[in-house]
Amino acid sequence: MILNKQMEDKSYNNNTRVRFAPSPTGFLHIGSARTAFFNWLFAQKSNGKFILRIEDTDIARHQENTVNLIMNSLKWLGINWDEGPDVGGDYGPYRQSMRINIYKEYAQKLLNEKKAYLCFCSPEVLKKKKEVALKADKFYRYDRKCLKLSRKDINQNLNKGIDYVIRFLVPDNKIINFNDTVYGQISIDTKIIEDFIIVRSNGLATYNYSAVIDDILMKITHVIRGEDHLSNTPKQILIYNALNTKPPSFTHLPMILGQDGTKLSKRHGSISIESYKDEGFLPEAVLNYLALLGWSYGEKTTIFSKDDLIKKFNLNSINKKPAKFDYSKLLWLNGHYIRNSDNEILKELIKERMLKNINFKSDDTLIKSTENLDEKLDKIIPLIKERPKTLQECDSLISPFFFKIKYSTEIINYFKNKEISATKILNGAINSLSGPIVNSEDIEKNLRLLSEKLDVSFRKIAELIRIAIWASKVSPPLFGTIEILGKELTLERLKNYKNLL
RNA sequence: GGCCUGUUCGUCUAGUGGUUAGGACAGUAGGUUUUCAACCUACCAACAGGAGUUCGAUUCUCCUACAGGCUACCA
Repeated sequence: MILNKQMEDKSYNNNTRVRFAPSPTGFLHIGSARTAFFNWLFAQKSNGKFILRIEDTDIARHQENTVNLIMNSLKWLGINWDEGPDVGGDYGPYRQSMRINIYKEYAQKLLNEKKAYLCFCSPEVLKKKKEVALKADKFYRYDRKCLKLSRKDINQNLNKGIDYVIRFLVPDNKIINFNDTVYGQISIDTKIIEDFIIVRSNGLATYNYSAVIDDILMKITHVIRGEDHLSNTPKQILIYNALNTKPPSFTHLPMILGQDGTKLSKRHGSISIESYKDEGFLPEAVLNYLALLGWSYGEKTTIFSKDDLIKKFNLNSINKKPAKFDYSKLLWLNGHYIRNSDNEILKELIKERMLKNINFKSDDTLIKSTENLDEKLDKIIPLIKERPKTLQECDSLISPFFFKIKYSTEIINYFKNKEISATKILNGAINSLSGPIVNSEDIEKNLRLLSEKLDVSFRKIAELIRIAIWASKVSPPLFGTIEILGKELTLERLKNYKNLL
């Protein structure tokens, strides 16, 4: 075991270069975030470089603003890159749309070496051939019609201006072997791989080709990506071979699925990192949860800080089984991280959300005093921090301190048919809270006295006061709440509620 | 259709040729408590199925089933 670890540590060296290569078709997907994170962790652990590359070869699908969206989400998670479109680096540019000529150059090289050829077959014709084959339950693969074209035919076609693509010539009768860190030894016979297109008729490279060119030129040593790319790997290895370069090490990560076992998508709930941020998740919790999907350490550890993960993370202990995304475990983890957050940090996060969501100047449901927001939050946060699972829940736990409360009909009628005399208790409470009160201990003492005096259980009294001052059956600890609310506001709410009865 | 990959409690996972198959989340019950949480205790709950190898298989092999991926001028 120890020996293993040492051997493995040897393979880490600071020449390690990994990359995260998202396609900017939308926000940062939770599954992509894990891929990015595992790459990042491996780079940190190896003292290597983490590269961000934008795979925007498909102009039709890519949207410019999503590049920033993705970068912002990565930054929010604390996943920083050593080289990338914004920070540059020695192997740029880091956007495929800016590397078109590079792909062309290498395609020409392959063409010259007869490792690739021009194909003039139209997509319509090919589609038809494919349909026919599939209908007959036959295996389909491109028939290499254009490989047989003579120089003369080719020139004629070119002169006529017929659209063409460049296809990679897949060698016959070869077995591609590679060793995946997670899935082990994989062998594929080239007879099932067709001569795939590497440059489209519009001159742009396709994924399986451009990714390899970039990985070669960017000196990527370890490719860590989703399991959906496992089947693409043999094709890519073919290109490494054709260019006489050594393929990197491959690690494919098991997929993240929705609760029903299908691909994680919008109907399963939030899938973008952005929405987790908005819902009030902490990046630490999200990363911790993501790390637990497909990877584990030892037998009993679940909570990992980022530093822990850098120390303990290990590609060899990634498992093969696809994982279903469990929102409730993430919630639990987030609650854990909120509870254990530093109060100052929590305050800043909460403040940021408050300031973003409300307009203090014009909101007329606001209670006058927000000028000493910091001071108030300093008191409120220790009172509530054990409760919320998200920052969003913090917002609502805190809001009655700052906003006017509204009694629902359920709350107004709550004591209607109960045997206690709400009015009497409220009067008593108003009375006993009107005296000199310093802190929550005094408040509790006075209310316990009231309980004795009226011969009503303390629980009942607390319930009634809670409902009166919070318009809810649930509140932060009552006495602390009253203390922070202040005598004036507390009495006002008690009276208001009494008048509604 | 072809090829690749996978299958341990509901979920994430640990683990082994002989274990009462361990932990965490969720769930249930109880305790604590001014409510809700938090916290503590207990409970619930799994080796997909079938052959084979073996004294013995959850563990090794094969088959089946199911699931996922690839099979695009998407990435």
